[in-house]
Amino acid sequence: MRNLKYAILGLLNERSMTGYELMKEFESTLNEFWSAKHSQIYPELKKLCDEDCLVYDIEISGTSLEKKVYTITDKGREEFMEWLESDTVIDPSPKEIARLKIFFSHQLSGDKREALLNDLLLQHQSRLEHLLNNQKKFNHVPDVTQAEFSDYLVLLGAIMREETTCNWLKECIALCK
Amino acid sequence: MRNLKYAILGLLNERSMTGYELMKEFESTLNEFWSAKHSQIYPELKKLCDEDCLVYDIEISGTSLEKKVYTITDKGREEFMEWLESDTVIDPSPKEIARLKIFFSHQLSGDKREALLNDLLLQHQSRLEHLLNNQKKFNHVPDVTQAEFSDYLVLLGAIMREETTCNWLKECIALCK
DNA sequence: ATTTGCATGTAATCTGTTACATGATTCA
DNA sequence: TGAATCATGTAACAGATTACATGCAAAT
Repeated sequence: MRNLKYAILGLLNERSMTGYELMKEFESTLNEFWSAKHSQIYPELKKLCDEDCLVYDIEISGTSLEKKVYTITDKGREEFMEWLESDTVIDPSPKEIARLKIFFSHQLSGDKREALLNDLLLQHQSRLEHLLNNQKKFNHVPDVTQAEFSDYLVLLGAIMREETTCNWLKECIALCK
Repeated sequence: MRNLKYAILGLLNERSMTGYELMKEFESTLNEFWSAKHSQIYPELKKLCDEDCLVYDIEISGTSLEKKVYTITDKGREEFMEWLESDTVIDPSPKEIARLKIFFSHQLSGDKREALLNDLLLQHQSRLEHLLNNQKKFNHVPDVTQAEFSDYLVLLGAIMREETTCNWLKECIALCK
């Protein structure tokens, strides 16, 4: 499926970046729906250059530190747009260890089941708070044509997802009583 | 992490089954939070036998078709309970191609962006209907001590998740107008 | 001076999917 | 008798993580 390829092309279609900067994007902005470690990014960048989807310039930081700044090519842009416009089949439900444990939770004592649910709830509440903090950075809904508008949409989706997970866990705790 | 190991042990801790039956469980009941193909299940069963977590009896169907019915051992049960009772760190947000596309959707024309969102909404609505159908099989909330109660909890979680995804996509469509 | 962050890469391993491969049973 | 389902396995490949490995730059 080469999804990492398209994630990288999409990011570089907005601005040229180094592998390190791409990594930071995956750690921050894209974190709620995609991720990639540097050990996966660097080989993929190499491959994309071989495929003529990217080119790079070397910049020097300080006296000798080399940075490779990657830029998307016409071919890369074409392939990216083709992917973006192609039909999308929604992903199968993701694997979640937490739900797997809840599925087996009748094999736990009542106390331990409750402890599991409470612990999961705390973790999701903390994640939700973090997302709500990010949302504060948007003072208003960005204009529909801006890249920030898309950022806003996916952040909203992440917030709604976490809220629902919290509500579900609360409902589970209530039903167990 | 060996999560497939524990998913299999958990299922076999409820009743002895063949690899084929386990596969069917992953396709049906567990489908909303875990999955595994037969090509992954059979080697894992072999490994779990080597580790003395499982044993199997051969049953004959008809005149010659051999079925291996796997049963959990004390060691398997111990390791499963240890896993079930251990601390659970919630999974990082799952990768979703659909959200990745929405993140880049400002690079599409207004029409194509709307088409993307509408298409995704239809697919999630269809998945939601399917889940609501499954819920109908529960005439009432099962007793808290029964295995069916845990089934009910995870089904409820899946329903709430799909409902929220649908609501989010509707909100995205509304904001684009 | 030392630590943290910037910056790039490879190797080994694990997890999971698709394809290859075979054969029996059941139902229409 | 043919198709769908039951039943079990392996091989090749793709995707992703952890660990290995190196070195510069900036801040304390």
